[in-house]
Amino acid sequence: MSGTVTIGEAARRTGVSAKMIRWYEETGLLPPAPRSEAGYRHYGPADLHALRFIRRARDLGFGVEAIGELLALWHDRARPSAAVKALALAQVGELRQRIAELEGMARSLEHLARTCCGDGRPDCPILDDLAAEAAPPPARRRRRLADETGRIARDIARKAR
Amino acid sequence: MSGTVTIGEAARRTGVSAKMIRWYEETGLLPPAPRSEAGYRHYGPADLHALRFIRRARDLGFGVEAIGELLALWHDRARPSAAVKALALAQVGELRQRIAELEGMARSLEHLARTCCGDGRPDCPILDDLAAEAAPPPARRRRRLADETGRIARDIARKAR
DNA sequence: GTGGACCTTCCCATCATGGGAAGGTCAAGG
DNA sequence: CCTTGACCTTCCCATGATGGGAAGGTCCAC
Repeated sequence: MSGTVTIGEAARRTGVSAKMIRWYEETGLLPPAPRSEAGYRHYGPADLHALRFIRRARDLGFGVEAIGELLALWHDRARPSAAVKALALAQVGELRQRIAELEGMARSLEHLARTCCGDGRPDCPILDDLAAEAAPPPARRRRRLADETGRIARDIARKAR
Repeated sequence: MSGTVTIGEAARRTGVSAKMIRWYEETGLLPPAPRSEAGYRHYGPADLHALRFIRRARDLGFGVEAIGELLALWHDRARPSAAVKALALAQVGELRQRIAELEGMARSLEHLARTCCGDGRPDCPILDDLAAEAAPPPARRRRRLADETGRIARDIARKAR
């Protein structure tokens, strides 16, 4: 087992917690690690490399599903870069959408806060706004832009073969 | 029971789903609704008003805890508007922080995508970046800016009494 | 009196992450 | 050899806000 490390050491060296490493294995993002006789997982240099890859992707906001696709493309030496680019741009789109939502909230709140004098008196335009009778709203809808784009990325990879 | 509506009607009129109304009651954000003999919850105009208040706050990105504080301030006719403003500004701060995080991710990804030609060839700067050996990173830390600011808002409310 | 729309509670899933318990393993030092 | 402490294992539970669905009771209009 020379050249391999335990899960704790792998966590320290990659910035992915031991809990998450086990979880990635459990959910199939990573293949099961080889075990010592006592049942301890052991990780070699290639495994550490994959863990750092995952961590970097995670820091860029990719979800596990997308990370799985990225890993597959990484291991596929014949992948078309267009497939990777499609995933990246889909992720950018999702990020931009979430940013736009948050930006809208922040702007509304900033506007409200600007109109509130913020002293000891009870009059408060912020609460007045929250309590305003609004038109019966059509509820909110969301999600799953990524599913579609993941399919597109897979199509690109398939067509290129 | 005239003037009161069932949970489904309340959901329709306020844009808060029946599931969430029950959940708000269960977690103490709302007081238990009065029941009919058969156990059906019934909601009057004031309840609908509160539900719309919650929905509006939710749409501005407030968490349940903050919404609870806002509701308390709403019902406290002697509240200082400064307390409300503090909560609103804390929420703006949280939103701005999350926006900054997402913005950083989006910018990095956009840069990577720009350097990737995105054709049928396998060379891909995006994957190269993800796979790059990075300095052993100090892991991520987050959260709890709101706890602190919630305390500040409560301090303001207390001092004003 | 029946059908269908509605209500109730209870359980489960999400997504990525952490906390903690109970128990086994390993290495170093006495 | 034995203890100690650091480490590993699995298993369960929690998060926040939301939805899905099952099993069963209720209401109302026809």
